Amino acid sequence: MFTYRYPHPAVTADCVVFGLDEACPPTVPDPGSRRGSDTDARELTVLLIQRDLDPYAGAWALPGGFIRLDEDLDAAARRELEEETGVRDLYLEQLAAFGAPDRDPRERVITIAYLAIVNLFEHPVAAATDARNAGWFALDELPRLAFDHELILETALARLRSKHREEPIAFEFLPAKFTLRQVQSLYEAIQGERVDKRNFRKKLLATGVIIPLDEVEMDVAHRAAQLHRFDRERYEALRDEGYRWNA
Amino acid sequence: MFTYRYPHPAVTADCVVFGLDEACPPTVPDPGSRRGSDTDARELTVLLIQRDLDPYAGAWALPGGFIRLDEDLDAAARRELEEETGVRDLYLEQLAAFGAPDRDPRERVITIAYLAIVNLFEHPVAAATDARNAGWFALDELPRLAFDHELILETALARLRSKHREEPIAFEFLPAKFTLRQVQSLYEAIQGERVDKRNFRKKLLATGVIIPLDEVEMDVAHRAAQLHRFDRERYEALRDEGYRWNA
DNA sequence: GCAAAAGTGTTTATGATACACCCATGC
DNA sequence: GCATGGGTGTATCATAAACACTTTTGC
Repeated sequence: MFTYRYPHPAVTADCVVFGLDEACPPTVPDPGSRRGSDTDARELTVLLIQRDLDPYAGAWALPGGFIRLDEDLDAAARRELEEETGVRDLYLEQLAAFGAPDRDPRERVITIAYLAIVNLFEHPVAAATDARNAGWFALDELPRLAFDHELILETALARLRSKHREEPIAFEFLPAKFTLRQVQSLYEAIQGERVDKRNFRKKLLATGVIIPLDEVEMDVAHRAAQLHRFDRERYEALRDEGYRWNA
Repeated sequence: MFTYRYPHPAVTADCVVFGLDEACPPTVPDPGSRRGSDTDARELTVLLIQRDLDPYAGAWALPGGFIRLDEDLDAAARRELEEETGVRDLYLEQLAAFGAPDRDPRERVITIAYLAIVNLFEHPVAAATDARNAGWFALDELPRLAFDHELILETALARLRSKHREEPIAFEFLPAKFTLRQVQSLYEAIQGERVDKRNFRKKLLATGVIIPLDEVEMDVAHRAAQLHRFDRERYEALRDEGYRWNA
């Protein structure tokens, strides 16, 4: 038992983990798969877990849990995420604290929410997740969520969109070598609107941080696209000189 | 005494309150004041309190304190701010949670930090603050701060600048009726660089949300400037249609 | 040869920047 | 009348937007 002179709230770290579905237009062979790829509309997805225990037993919720007293907030977020879903090594940034007094029926619980992005191309094992009771949901097919997790998720989505306009966060979703088409589909998935291919490519290449490689994608049923990489060092150098990414 | 089955951290809400110095080029008479106003360089300032108690007794710190168990996070921030400084009725938004395990020597303390802006034109009484031990500091004349409050302050300043580029947050510092010169000085104070007067005014008026009034400022020792107001409703309507403020 | 997606340029419109002088007022 | 800040316009440049066809590859 732990005793204090003043009342203390419980504090959790919860994660809103975004991924992309249709995650396998592979840069490595993938024989036998029969993706029609007639449409390349990718979709943002979110990682949820199904709760075992009350409150909200059986309901879906954001992965997360109580922080330990000797642990940093983001370490707690990563630890809980891995324990509950098996997902690790991903982009993670703090989103906001949620602390309405009655948001948990058990006791006062303050949640530090994190926004995370998992690269399902390079961690395909994560796509399934280790956990029986975890799953990916498209944003327009979400189940009802426990606690105020719908509010947290909406906040995370708004932040993802806003952040995406100001920083090249899109590449967190993509493999190290990607096609411009993938970038464009991702932009369209995040912003929810289509863009002109020629203008998009022109602007992207004009930044100078997207480097064309002497390689093309493999095993596609049509002309193979050239691969590119994101030059993060160069981007950060430019940014520190005052350059502003704008998508 | 309060007892729990698992350890709980303490949680505080602390505020980084920004203001503007040289706060009295008045829209109402101010006889007897002898402001040279030879320069109109305004400066961002921050509201700090001097701690009575250990740890860090005597050091300056951000105003704030422990949240109550039945109180919303932002309500706690407002309450503590008013208790400690007398400042109320101000713009307030959540900044981030700070929770390094050893940031407070007493026990594990997680701080939900808030970014606040006080309008010293319309709440001039707040300029002094009710509290003996509170004071405004220019950003380049800060004392050493308690805990990790320097980190929090830096984070707040970065957020203020970034937010200022994306939303018309500047008007939180200004009175309902302001001159374009005031807006420009404020922009320069926040962004730390000078801008061209003609281009600035052109762009500001082109937004359609800055409305010229049939009034001029009073009691200035030179030609009086026209007053304007910010049409917040119109701004919000435009924004909801997809318009993006950009400073 | 056909289906599917890759790749490519020009024109136009819009917004950003650079730049200097006269005006109104208080003293 | 002079000092102080208020107020104004145009030309240039850079970026964004609109727009459609040819090429490559696998089947």
